[in-house]
Amino acid sequence: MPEHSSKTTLRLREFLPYRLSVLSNTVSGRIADLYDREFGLSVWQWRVMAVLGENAGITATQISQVTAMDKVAVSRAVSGLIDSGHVSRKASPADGRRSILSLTAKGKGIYDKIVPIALKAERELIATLSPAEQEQLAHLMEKLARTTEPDRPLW
Amino acid sequence: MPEHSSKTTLRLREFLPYRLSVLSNTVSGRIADLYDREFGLSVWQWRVMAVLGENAGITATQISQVTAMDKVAVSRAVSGLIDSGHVSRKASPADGRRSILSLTAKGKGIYDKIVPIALKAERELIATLSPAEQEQLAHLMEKLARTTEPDRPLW
DNA sequence: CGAATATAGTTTCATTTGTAACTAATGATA
DNA sequence: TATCATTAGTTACAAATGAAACTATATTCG
Repeated sequence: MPEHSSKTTLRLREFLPYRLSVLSNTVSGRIADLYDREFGLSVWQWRVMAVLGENAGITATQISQVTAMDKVAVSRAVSGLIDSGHVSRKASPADGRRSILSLTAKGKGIYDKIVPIALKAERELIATLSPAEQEQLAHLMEKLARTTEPDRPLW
Repeated sequence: MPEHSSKTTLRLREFLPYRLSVLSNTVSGRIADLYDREFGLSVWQWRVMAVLGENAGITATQISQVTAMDKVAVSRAVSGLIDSGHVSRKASPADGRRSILSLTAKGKGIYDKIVPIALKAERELIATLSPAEQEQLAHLMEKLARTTEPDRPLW
């Protein structure tokens, strides 16, 4: 039985922030390769598309809130996506500062292709976990996420 | 009871790679602040110091393997740490290409100060998890890490 | 209404990061 | 031993990122 005592030495390999960072980087790296190689999309561009795929007609600021990207990153991703014809922008009739963003037909086509690929990658990542462990993982991630950003808008 | 069926739609907020990335970034961001504000260290410099604190007298390549940093990042971090007097370098007698790296007295002093701070931050991060959940987390992280990098040296 | 303030989004500039090329030393082999 | 190939680490250049300043529109409040 492990004693319930606090650690006093630090082993990098067991240090949660480090492990999270390494894991996240390898996972994101793989997925980024996937999007990039087949579709020429950056991770951020893909995130924007993912949000627009779920929610057509939202604004850059809303995307920023949902994706935890800062507004500069959203702006850059969107402008790239407009250049490549995946996203269209029209002015908001209600507020001239805002743009209403949507996937174009082309963008929707790619979205529909990527979604199953992304889901498959996710399934492969967690394939070695038992169903119970998969639920644990989801639960723990949610708890940790709540701990780290209690003020995040959930819309 | 949840059906055991594969998802066919993608919700970004439930997509593991995305969640991992956001969580890792917020956690790392906070810790980076900590190191930076009080000690002027970047995350990578701190990682190098952490490894040297555990293992004096190793080489840059070994650090690179242990920390999952690429060699350029290690090189940059080390050169910064040498400039700031936290790390010392001497040529390897066995192999002229290698450098033997160690913490200086100053570096060791800072290391000893940071370790408890880092451990405290880690404890706070997982404070909302029950002991059982904390063990689950460690277990799951390890399993996922093994899945993503089966060829990683563990020394 | 009109000045002051706030918000949406973009642009600019400095810093960081990644990739590739490079130098220096070692190891392998003909 | 002379050549070729590897390895350790650094440097140089290009691309990505973040912070701050900026433009344009909306909102607030006297």
